Amino acid sequence: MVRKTKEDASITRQLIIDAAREVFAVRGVSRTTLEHIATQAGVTRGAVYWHFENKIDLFNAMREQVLLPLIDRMEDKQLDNLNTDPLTALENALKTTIAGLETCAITRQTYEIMMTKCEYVDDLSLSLETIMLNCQSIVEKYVVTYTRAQQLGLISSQLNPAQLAMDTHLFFGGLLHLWVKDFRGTHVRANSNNIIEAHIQLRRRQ
Amino acid sequence: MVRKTKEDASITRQLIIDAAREVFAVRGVSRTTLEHIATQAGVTRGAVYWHFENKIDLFNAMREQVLLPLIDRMEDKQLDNLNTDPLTALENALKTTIAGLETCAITRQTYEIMMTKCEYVDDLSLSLETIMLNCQSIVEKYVVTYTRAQQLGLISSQLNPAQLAMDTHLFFGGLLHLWVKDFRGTHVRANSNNIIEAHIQLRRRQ
DNA sequence: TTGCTAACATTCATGAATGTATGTATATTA
DNA sequence: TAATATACATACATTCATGAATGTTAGCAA
Repeated sequence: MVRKTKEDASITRQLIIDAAREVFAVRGVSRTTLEHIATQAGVTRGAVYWHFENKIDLFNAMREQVLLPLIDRMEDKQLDNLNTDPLTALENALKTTIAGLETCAITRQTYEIMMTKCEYVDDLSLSLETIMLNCQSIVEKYVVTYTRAQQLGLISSQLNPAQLAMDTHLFFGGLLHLWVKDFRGTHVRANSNNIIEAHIQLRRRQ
Repeated sequence: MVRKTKEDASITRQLIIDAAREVFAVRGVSRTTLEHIATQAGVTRGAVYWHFENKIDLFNAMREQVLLPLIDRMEDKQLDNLNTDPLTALENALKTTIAGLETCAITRQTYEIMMTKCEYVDDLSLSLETIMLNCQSIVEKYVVTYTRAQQLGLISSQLNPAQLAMDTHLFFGGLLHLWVKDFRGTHVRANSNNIIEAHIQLRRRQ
C-alpha cells in the first residue's frame, strides 16, 4: 500500500524506526537486516531505503529520538530547581531517570541496544564519541549542584565538588549499565532507589 | 605449513586467539570473519575450524583467557591482606586493576571488545550472564571489606557495608566503562587514581 | 487532463560468509 | 613398518545480505 500524503509518509517513517528498535533489541544491530526491519514494520526494503540511507542512518535516527530529549530533560528541569535542596534535587533527578527506564519500553530498549547490542566501530564509533561529549555537560551540572550544596552547608567543606561530581557520574553510569544488564531484576532493578539514596546520603554532613 | 606435534598445535591455537583479539578490537566481533582472523594469524580457515567450533567458541576462549585469571586475582590476593587497613587494601586493589589495563594491551583490548565491540544476543548473551555472576562474588568481597573497616572504626557506624559495597561496585563498573571509552585519555584515563582515592576517602571517618 | 513526482514495491546482480567435505603431509602407535 | 590419527590446507555448495535498477500507483500542480 502506497502512502500518499506527507503525513502518511512520516507515519511510515516512524513505523520503520519503531520496528528497527524492536528487532535491534532482539537480534542485535549487526545481525539485523533491513529485510527484518521492513517485515516487522509491514513494508518492504524499498520503503526503508526511501526514508533512510542505510542501517547506520536508521540507527542514528532511532538513537537521537530517545537520547536528545532525555539529555535536555536531565539538564534543564530538575537540577535547577532552587526551591528544594540541591542534594535532594539531584537524588530525584537520578531516580526519575531510572523510573523513565521502568515505565517507558522505548527508552529501555534503546538503552539496551546502545549498551549491549551494538558494536562501536567504523561509522558507529562516532556515535560513541557523541555520547561521551554529552556526558561532559552532565558532569558540569553535577559540579554546580555540589558547589551549591557546599555553599548551603549541606556537605562538608572538606569535600571537592568536582571529585564528588565525577564519583556520582561514574556511579550512575555503572548503575545504568547494571540496571540494563540485570534483566532478571533480582539485584539492581529491585532496589535502585535505595542505592541512589545511599549514594546521596553518603555525601550529606552527618 | 602444517604444525606437527601437540605443542606446535597449541602454539597455533594461541596464535589464532591472539589474532582474533586484534581483529575483533578493530572490526568488532560481528563484522569479523574467520577469514580475517585466519589471515591475521597466518593460517587458513581450516586451522581455525580445527581448533574451534565457530566464532562464538573462539570468542569465549579469548574472553576466558583474560577474565578468569583476573577475577581470581581480584578475589584472592589483595583484599585479604590483613596487614594493611581494609580501605587502603581496597583502594590498591582498584588501582591495580586499572594499572593492569594501562600496562597490558591484551587485557585492554579484551575489555574494549567486551564493552563496546560485541553484541550480547543469542549464544553470546550467556557470556553476559556469566560476567554478571562473577560480579556478585566481587560485591560480596567488598561487603566483607567494609564490614571489617567498620569493626576497626575506620568508617562511621552509621554506614551500611552492603550499601557501600554496591556503591563501590557501581562506581568501579562505571569507571571501567568510561576508562575504556575515553580512548582520547583526556578525562578519565588521565586521573583515575585520583578518582579512586576520592571515592575511598569519602568513606573514611573524618 | 496531463504531466510530474513522491512514495513506495519488485526484481536482479553481485559479493560475501559459512560450514562442510575432501586432500595431504606428518607424527604416533601397534 | 603398516595403519591410523593429528593438524592443518583447499575446494565447494549454499545461503544470505546488500544496493541499485526498475516498475507501479496515487496525489498534486498547472
